[in-house]
Amino acid sequence: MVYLGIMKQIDLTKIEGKILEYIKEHILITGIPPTLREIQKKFSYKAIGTVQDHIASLIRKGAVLREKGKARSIQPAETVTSHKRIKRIPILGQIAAGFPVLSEENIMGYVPMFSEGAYGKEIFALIVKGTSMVEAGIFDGDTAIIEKGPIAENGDIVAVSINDEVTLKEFKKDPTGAVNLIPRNSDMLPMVYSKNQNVDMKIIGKMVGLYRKYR
Amino acid sequence: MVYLGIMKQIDLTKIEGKILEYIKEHILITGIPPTLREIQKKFSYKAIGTVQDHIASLIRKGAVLREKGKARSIQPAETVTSHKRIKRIPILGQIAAGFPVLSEENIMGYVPMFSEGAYGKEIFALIVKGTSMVEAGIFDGDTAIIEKGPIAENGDIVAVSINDEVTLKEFKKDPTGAVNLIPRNSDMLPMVYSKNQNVDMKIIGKMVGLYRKYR
DNA sequence: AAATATACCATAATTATGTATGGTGTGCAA
DNA sequence: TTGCACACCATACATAATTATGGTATATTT
Repeated sequence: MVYLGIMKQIDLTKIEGKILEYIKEHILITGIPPTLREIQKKFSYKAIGTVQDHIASLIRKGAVLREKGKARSIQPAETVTSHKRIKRIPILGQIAAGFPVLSEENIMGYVPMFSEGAYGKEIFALIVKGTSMVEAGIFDGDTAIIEKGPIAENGDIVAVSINDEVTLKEFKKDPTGAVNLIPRNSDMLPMVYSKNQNVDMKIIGKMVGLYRKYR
Repeated sequence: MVYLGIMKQIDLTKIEGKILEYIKEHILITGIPPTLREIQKKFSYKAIGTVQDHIASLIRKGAVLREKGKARSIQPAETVTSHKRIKRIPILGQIAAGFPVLSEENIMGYVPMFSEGAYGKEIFALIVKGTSMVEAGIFDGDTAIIEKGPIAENGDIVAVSINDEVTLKEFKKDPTGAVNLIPRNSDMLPMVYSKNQNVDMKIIGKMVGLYRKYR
């Protein structure tokens, strides 16, 4: 049988589970963990000692971690150990639409993404326009997440700017050193740029993620 | 010309920029924002007033937000949720792989997503296995985000369980009332379920998002 | 019947953190 | 040369938050 009701962690009591949920929710919504008194208020406890007890128990059971004496240091164990944080990736424009300026002033929105160790790398997102990559499962309206940088390997999907137009293509360097930019659509032809050709072609970055929304 | 240097908040001074970087780094590593005194220590300031000044300036310039009186409430403006809340969607298993039990114990990870008003709806994610939806741009290894619920409209992509196997298909009800589950792969045949057929078929939910990671 | 876990209350002390006020010096533009 | 932005210092105080200690009551296990 298929169970889909989200099950509680086995070894926590009902109340401990609820407190853990609240801690997660608080971090999600406010960005910072709650204090003991905030938890106390949420559950209408008259004494703070009650919360102290529950937190102590959650720590004993390994469900949360805390640094002694530090304000707002209560955190769910999973989210701390995995070191995963959510980052908002700015959507800077539309790709393959001849967007001339991509800058902070043109931010159209944000995509949430885990920032896994990639701290410092510049990541942004672009809305895909057109059908040049349909056979790679990249559709019109999808959001492409791009890691900025001029380096690409064969097979990477890259965002390239050619004569002030930005497009998404598969990157391939052939034995002669020429760069092939391949659309993943049988109706379209690859573009080839040999080394000493005088075109303003530049790799903006490579695609590291895709996000699509239905309805 | 195409400018892609994600422009720094133009109006920050060098020191303010460094402090903002430290705040981000601290959040990334410890999970919580730093206190004024932690910033003071990091930059070896002899007076806390110095930090107060810089933070006040960062707030004035809109680079960080802070709640008055709250400990550790300094946060980079971009990562703070003003109206859109980021939710972590649990990945409960793999779809089209005959996964028998989907429960909290089987969580494989999380996908971050904006929960736009849909707070309270049960949303989860499944890793796509197989090629039955390639022509809809859903590939093997992609993460499908599913909103739980038994209702679907024609054209929706749904997660259905049939005899304890969960698969992803396009939903279509034909004039006779029979349910068509259509794989988006020309090599595969649609499944048709007429009203009074004795099969354990159940719609688990409909697909609301897709997430793909490259490399 | 005694020990243990759960779930709460009350109060005081301590330390962590934020707030307020008033300074110094330097460089740059009006 | 006056004013203003910038970068810093010193100190006192207020309040936010954690820590400590010692209770009550109930149900469950040994």
